[in-house]
Amino acid sequence: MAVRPGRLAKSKKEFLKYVLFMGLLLACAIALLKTFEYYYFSYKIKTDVFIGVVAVLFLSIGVYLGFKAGKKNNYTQQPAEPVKLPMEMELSQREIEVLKLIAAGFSNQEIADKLYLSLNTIKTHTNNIYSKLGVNRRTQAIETARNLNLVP
Amino acid sequence: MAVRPGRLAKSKKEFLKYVLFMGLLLACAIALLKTFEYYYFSYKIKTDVFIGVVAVLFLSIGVYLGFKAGKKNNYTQQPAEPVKLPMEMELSQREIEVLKLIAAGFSNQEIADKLYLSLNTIKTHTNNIYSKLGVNRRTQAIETARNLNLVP
DNA sequence: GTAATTTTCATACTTTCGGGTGAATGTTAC
DNA sequence: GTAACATTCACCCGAAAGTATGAAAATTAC
Repeated sequence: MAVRPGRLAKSKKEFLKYVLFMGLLLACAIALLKTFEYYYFSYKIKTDVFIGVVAVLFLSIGVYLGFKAGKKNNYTQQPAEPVKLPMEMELSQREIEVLKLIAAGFSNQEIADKLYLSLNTIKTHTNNIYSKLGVNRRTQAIETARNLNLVP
Repeated sequence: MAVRPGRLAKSKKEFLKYVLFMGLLLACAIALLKTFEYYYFSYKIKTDVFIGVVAVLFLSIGVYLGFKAGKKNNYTQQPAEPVKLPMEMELSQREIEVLKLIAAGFSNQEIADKLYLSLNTIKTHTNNIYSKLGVNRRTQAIETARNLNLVP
């Protein structure tokens, strides 16, 4: 039942479960309400009491829902897909070297200095890395490389 | 200055204030209720409508309170690990949220879209994160955050 | 030696980031 | 009420990163 803020649910199955649960809860609430309404008209319960019960009931529901929504964690980030080497594109020696330095947080210029190469060369390597990994940003490359165990 | 878990058990004085506030809120709600009740009897509003208004009103109050309460304890709930914190600079709720999205490989614009915020706001957050972590690039922030177990 | 690949470097251009400053609002602590 | 902080948003500017295309050495494989 871990509902995420980004989307409403992780999967269709979970979403269905969520909707079903909410529907059931609503149904219960309405049933309770109607029951009370019945007693209200049948036994002349005091209006104050009736309204109070309704108020408390919905206040409780609201607190419950709101609490859950607020607590709902900020684990919003990743698609969290169990990736498995989707491409046969293997990285070359140099590319792996550069990739590790990228993951270590170095800039292209720093990598160039470290490897005694031109900045343009590093840019070429990084772009080739991105192409092979199917990404277009270095942060994505880090994530993908981690999932593929290319970097620690 | 992360989330102060103490709202419910900080000090007696504060607790009293809290109770007082809640009492006042309840009083307001009841006053509103009574007003409605008056109109109810005076103008013969349909019972269903009346009950509906009451329900929605208290549901809203409940959701608001519950959401606030739920968000509060977000911080304390998970790790319970007294890991090293190298600097007293703690990241705020929002900053941690942004940091996780950064580590997941999203661009600032994508993060802004995801959180329904302005790009400028995200930039402010990211710069604050870098300052607090003592870095000056997002890739470095990812590395540092991972070492501090701020992100998986 | 030729072909394929890797590695290297270049230019040009666009987009994104990072850094600085300022500011309005809302919440919380005291 | 005041102080401190969190959150939001804006503008500017320069640096870094990303995109595209081309091409010259070096390496390896046949």
